[in-house]
Amino acid sequence: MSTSPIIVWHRRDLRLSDHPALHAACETGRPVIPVFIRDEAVDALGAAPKFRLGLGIEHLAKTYADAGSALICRSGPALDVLQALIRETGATAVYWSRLYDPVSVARDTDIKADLKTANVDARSFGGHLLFEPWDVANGSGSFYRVYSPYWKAVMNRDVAAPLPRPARIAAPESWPASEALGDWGMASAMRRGADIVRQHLCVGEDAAQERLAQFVENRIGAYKARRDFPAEPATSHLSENLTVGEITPYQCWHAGMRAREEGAAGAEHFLKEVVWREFAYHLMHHTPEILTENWKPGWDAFPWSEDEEHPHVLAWKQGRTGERFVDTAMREMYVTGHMHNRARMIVASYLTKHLMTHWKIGLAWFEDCLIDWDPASNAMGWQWAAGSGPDAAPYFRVFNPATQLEKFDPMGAYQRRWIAEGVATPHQDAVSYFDAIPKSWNLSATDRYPRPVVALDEGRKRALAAYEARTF
DNA sequence: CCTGGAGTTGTCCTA
DNA sequence: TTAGGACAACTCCAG
Repeated sequence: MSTSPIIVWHRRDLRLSDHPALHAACETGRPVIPVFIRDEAVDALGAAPKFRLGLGIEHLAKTYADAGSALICRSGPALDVLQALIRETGATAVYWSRLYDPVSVARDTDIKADLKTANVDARSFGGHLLFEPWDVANGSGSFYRVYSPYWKAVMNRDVAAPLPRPARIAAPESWPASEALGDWGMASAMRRGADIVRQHLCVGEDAAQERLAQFVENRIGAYKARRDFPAEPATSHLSENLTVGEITPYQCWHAGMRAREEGAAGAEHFLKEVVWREFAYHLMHHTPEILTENWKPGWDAFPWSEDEEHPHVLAWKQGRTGERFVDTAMREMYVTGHMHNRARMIVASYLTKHLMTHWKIGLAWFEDCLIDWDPASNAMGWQWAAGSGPDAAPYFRVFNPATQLEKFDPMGAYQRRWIAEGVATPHQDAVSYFDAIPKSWNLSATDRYPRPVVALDEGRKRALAAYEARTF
């Protein structure tokens, strides 16, 4: 019986509880060597996601230390690092949690093959998703392209109960060397904004569990009714933790199910949102081109602007379009790394329709700014808003940001929190925006609030006319 | 193979 | 002031 160490390779699973790979490793009783590898994929992350990942790794390292273990941090191509660790420690197994984006899949497939060739027991486990993307199929044996039937297909499935945190994580006789996480510069691309964004974050699995508990205790009942009002603390904000795996969809699912059984009115909607994330992964697995190409190829002919330097694009990024809902939301994202779901739809509709700008430009900016960035959800959301995606909004559904503001921010609380210009005593968060943005933007809270860069009716008409004139 | 209902999130105009 | 219908046509999906 082997007593050699098992390497547990962490990626976007920064937790000890409900972790099938770690659980399986600990069950063997063999020494466990947890490792995080800063490889090309990590270096390629956007500024905010990379910053957030760094905070999560730091926290995970503390959690392991508290448990009498240690997280080993190394840089380099993942296979090289794993092979080096195997040589140094005598490990004969590497366990990890599966990822589903095409870059990770290609890397992990190669690594698994190479390790197996070297007689290393390389195993991937679930944990990131409730339903493996290939385990959900419609009556024709194909993947789902529409959400509602997908939901119907999975809503009554048994979902495994979350696994406990391992009672004991056996340490190796000696620990391999670890790099200092502080040397990795995970926050460097954030420049001025890091300290400000940090104040709005909720890092680590214990904090995530507490967040879920609070949501179920206080908010889930009113979730359906209140979730569309961005000024209200109605949503769970768990996307931040889900994307780095500080909490699992299993834990969310079972908490939501318990609330539903206890009669919480909004619980089913919460469960549906958890499953939207699953659906995004389902789509990304079956059609990975959703990340980079129009999912409906006919949209290739649509006359979107791809000029990233256009003044309208800059105004959109800066929250200076003159449309208060759009500007409010863009600033919320810059300062907190988060944007309310309804606001995401509105800023995306505005960019792709009123400003006739390609969704790829918006997708890339979100990828740089969102603390809860997720490859599958981001791509699905942008293509949905643009009209080019699966299950997309009908072309005539063009959000009017002014109407939306009246409907969903009737008291003006959302915009007051984020817009300082023209306000005698602006909200602290509205002022902090100007401390977070690059100085090169040359913006000040005492500037005049801008006029709309496009008239809403003209922008709408132009987008609809472009669609009418389509050749696809 | 055919049939028919349905499709996350809206807006605008008219009566 | 407000409620209802138009706004396209198509694909998806289950039966």
